[in-house]
Amino acid sequence: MAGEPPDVLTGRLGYLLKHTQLALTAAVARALEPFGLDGRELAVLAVLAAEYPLSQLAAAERLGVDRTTMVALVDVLEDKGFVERRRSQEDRRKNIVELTGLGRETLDKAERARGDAEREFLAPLGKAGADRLVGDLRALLTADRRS
Amino acid sequence: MAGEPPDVLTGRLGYLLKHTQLALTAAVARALEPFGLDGRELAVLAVLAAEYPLSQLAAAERLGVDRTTMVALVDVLEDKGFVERRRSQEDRRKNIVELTGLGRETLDKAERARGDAEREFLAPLGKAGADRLVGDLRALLTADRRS
DNA sequence: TATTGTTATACTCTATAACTATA
DNA sequence: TATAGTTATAGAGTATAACAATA
Repeated sequence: MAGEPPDVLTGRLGYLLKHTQLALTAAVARALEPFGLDGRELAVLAVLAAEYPLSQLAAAERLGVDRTTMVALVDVLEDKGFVERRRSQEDRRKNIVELTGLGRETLDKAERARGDAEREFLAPLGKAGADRLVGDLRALLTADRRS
Repeated sequence: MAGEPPDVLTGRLGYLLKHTQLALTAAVARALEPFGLDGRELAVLAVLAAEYPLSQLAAAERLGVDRTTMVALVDVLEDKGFVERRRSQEDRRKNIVELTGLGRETLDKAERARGDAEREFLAPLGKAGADRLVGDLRALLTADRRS
């Protein structure tokens, strides 16, 4: 950003959300750089670790991305050695995507780094303010899904 | 989104910010549809109206976008009849971008519609909660710019 | 030489359509 | 016929490099 944004922009919720997200994405990317992945890829690993076994399509649904997007995402994570595809025995159309040992280790370390980065990002609000913000955002998303 | 996102995602600040922003962008786009522009284009009109005269480059700096991005943005707004380019007399390298009568009218009406849409989006938090969220986001952006 | 606007180009993220293999 | 994965392709949105006009 070149200089301070004018009030006519910082009074817009859309502007605030967009630029807050951009700033956080950059901060998290910096924190995750040593682990060789970004926040989006880490979220994929977290989803795969939380529920097992997941097919590519099931993982894509959890993440809210298209299955064609998931192909590229798994390609990258497989190239990096964090996951492996294997054909499901029960239904040979499905790829089960599972974490490798490296994937599991990286997930643990990177999740700690992400948590630290998020806490630092939210530090200006204080601990209570940070929890409040997260709660508010959750409430908005939940409300939106019902509408 | 296909179904509820799992807790492993809704506990991530990045996920919350991204999807809150997506939901708001969609809500604002719906509200602005009758006026023939989207939230980003409306923000350009608002910046141009707030400070006069602005060259393309100056407007781009206020908005935090590249000058090449600004070219396309002004092209679209000019095609829609909301703004006009004219050469600056003082410095003939510069395009002064000014609102047309239609641009000014549309800005007023669309800004009211945007405000209504944002208030409705934030309604689950109550008036006090909504103000608090906006204040928190402003605080985060200000803090981030200083780091 | 530097700045402003422009064009050409490319890169990221995402989705749609069509293909393959399996069911 | 329908589903899972894949590929090709295209559309936003954005940025970098190079050029013309002007300073």
